[in-house]
Amino acid sequence: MASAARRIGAETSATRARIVEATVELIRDEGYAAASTRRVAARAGLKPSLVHYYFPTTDDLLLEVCRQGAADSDRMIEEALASPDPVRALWGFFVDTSRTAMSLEFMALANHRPAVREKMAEHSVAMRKRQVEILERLLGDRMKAVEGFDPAALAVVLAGIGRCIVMEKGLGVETGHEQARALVEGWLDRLKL
Amino acid sequence: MASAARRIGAETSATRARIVEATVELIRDEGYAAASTRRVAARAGLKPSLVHYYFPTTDDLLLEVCRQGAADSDRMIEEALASPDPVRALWGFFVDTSRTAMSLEFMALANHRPAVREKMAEHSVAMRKRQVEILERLLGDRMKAVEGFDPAALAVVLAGIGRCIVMEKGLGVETGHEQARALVEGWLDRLKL
Amino acid sequence: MASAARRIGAETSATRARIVEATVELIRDEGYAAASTRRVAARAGLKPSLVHYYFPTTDDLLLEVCRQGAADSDRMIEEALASPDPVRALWGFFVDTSRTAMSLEFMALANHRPAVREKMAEHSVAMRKRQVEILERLLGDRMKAVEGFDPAALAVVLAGIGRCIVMEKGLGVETGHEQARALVEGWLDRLKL
Amino acid sequence: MASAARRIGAETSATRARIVEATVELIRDEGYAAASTRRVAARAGLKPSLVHYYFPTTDDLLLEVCRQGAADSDRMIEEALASPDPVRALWGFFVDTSRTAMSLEFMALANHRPAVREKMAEHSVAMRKRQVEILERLLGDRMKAVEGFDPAALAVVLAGIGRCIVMEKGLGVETGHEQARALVEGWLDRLKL
DNA sequence: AATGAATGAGATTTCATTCAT
DNA sequence: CATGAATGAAATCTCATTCAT
Repeated sequence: MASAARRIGAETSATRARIVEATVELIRDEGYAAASTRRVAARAGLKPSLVHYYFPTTDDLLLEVCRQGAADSDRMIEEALASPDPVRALWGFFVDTSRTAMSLEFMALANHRPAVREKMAEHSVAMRKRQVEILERLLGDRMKAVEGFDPAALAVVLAGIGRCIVMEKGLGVETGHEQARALVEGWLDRLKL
Repeated sequence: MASAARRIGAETSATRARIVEATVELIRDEGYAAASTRRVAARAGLKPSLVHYYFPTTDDLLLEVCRQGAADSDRMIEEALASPDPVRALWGFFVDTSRTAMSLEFMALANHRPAVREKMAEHSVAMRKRQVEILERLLGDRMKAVEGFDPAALAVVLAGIGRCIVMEKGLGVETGHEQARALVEGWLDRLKL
Repeated sequence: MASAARRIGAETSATRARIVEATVELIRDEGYAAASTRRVAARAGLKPSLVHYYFPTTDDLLLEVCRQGAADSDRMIEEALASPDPVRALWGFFVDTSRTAMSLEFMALANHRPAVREKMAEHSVAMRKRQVEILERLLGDRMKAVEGFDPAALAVVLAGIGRCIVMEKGLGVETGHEQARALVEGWLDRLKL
Repeated sequence: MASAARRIGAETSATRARIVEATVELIRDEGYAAASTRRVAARAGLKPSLVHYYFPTTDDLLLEVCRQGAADSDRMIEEALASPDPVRALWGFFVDTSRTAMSLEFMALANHRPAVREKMAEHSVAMRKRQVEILERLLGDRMKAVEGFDPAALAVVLAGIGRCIVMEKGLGVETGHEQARALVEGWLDRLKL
């Protein structure tokens, strides 16, 4: 709404896309701290000033990456929720290493960038709400009956355990992961009937 | 005879302690990226060079903070596991905001600092093992009977859900937290009998 | 298409040239250790950051100076070898104080900078080869006949004695120089016939 | 004469010797620029302050190393000049890699340290004089007769060619060395008869 | 005889950003 | 649409030296 006037580089531009892509790669490979104007430019094979031409401030760039990441997540979640076994697909989404690692980077980044924090918070809430809404429709009262779960709790539980597994794996730690996965799979089995 | 020239600042030193303390505060308040020589020195009311006198490299400083944080965690976990209701106390440990937020900062930091990563990985494994060991002794077969849980899974589940709640709270997101907490409390109740 | 982002400062730039020139002066006057970003900038009347704009690393700057010095040497040697009395001109080249002093600085520098070492080594070999080649063509068998010399030996001898004289002169030592010069002049006389 | 009051650490001290030795090693291995208080202390397994205790300033330390190096050279030269084939032994001295490399380091250092420069100059003159003196006595007029050489010129020639060979070898360059060595050996053969 | 503490200076490098063209 | 030039700030680290004990 407000930002239309600020963005100088055309919305649709191969160069612009290349910059965003380079930023994503850098964050994925070396962490968000590596996403500096210079490094991004180098990775994209462009001059640093060109990055600033498209994204006047670093916040602008990071927000754009964040926005695209959020859109990707949304798309993946919709796909998951529309699949034959939505709950299991959701679980798959949360233990997807590359995507979740990226999302963790952005959570760390949110600590230092108010703009990113705001975007992340807003998106997290929306995502969670959407999940709860669908889970509610899909599973109804069956949940309580089976496990004492309810849709909201299930959403948090899957996200929490999934992220924990991914985060620790990134650290090289896997103790207890197998058992935790088995436990979750058990729940999913029972929820499916 | 003398091991000489290894660590320059004495282990026991008010100044040294002040530096570590200032670093912890900075990381807690502004994220690990704020832990620069200058900022730490300013916060501790010291000259930047003095920080380097005690901690020749930034890695040295961060590792020391990491080490102390790990020691604190160990102490808290032992306390929890020795309490009248160990499982609930463990859960309390995982949803303790300030401590877990700090631990998440270090996990993010681990991405950029191999030395920190190694320490974190090592400590995570040890911590998890210790928890599983105690949970096993405390709960025995009761677990399987009640919930299909087993000690290792329980340790991962509590850590994952706890961290998720703390992380999201830091972001200002609380959707579903109440329900998730209730769910966990329900498990803990049943495990206690 | 564009090779992009490699060298940031344009090849042709008054500022760039000024930086290189200032560096050469500093090294000539105070030794290579004086060639720090700050000093160079001060000498060139520029801000330190600008030096890093044109030469991202100190190696880049020193290599450029080294490269220009090598090019100068090449030019001078070609001139010498094309002169009416090439061998004597070559000898003149080796006892040219300012140039040889500079070259000695770079040899010292080569000890600490692999990049410089490589460049120096490469250039030394090429220079020596070129000299030998020309001396061979110019003097042919006359050498052996006269002195037991051969082109390669002559090149080393002239370089060695020349550098020794320049180096010691820089130290304020001149003992034996006159006699050594006379000896070399004698050789050159006999080689000329 | 003057310096007695300045030196605080005892002249005869294992620690003092260890410091000097560590400095020599550092210069030999990494160049004179590596000979900082800290590095020396680390190499010697001592605390930095102890280095300053024995050598109040860096100049004091470097001068001491320079002095010992000069004394070593003197001893070696005397040995050479007293040997059955003094001229050839002298030549051996000049192409001795480790010693000459060290001496070249000190010549580079002399550019930055007036105190070292003075000492080096003084010692160079004395050394050259001594060589000339002995060569004169040993070879007398035979020199002129044979090669047009004279003792002073011979001293410079051997030093220059020897140092050139060592310096270039340090750079990885050896083009023409063999021929130059053969040439010198030829001279030495003829001087011996 | 030795050492811990402290400090000011400076080296190297990276960064985000601005501006003029 | 794009870029070269420039800059101030800051991060990390090393150094020589002083001082009090």
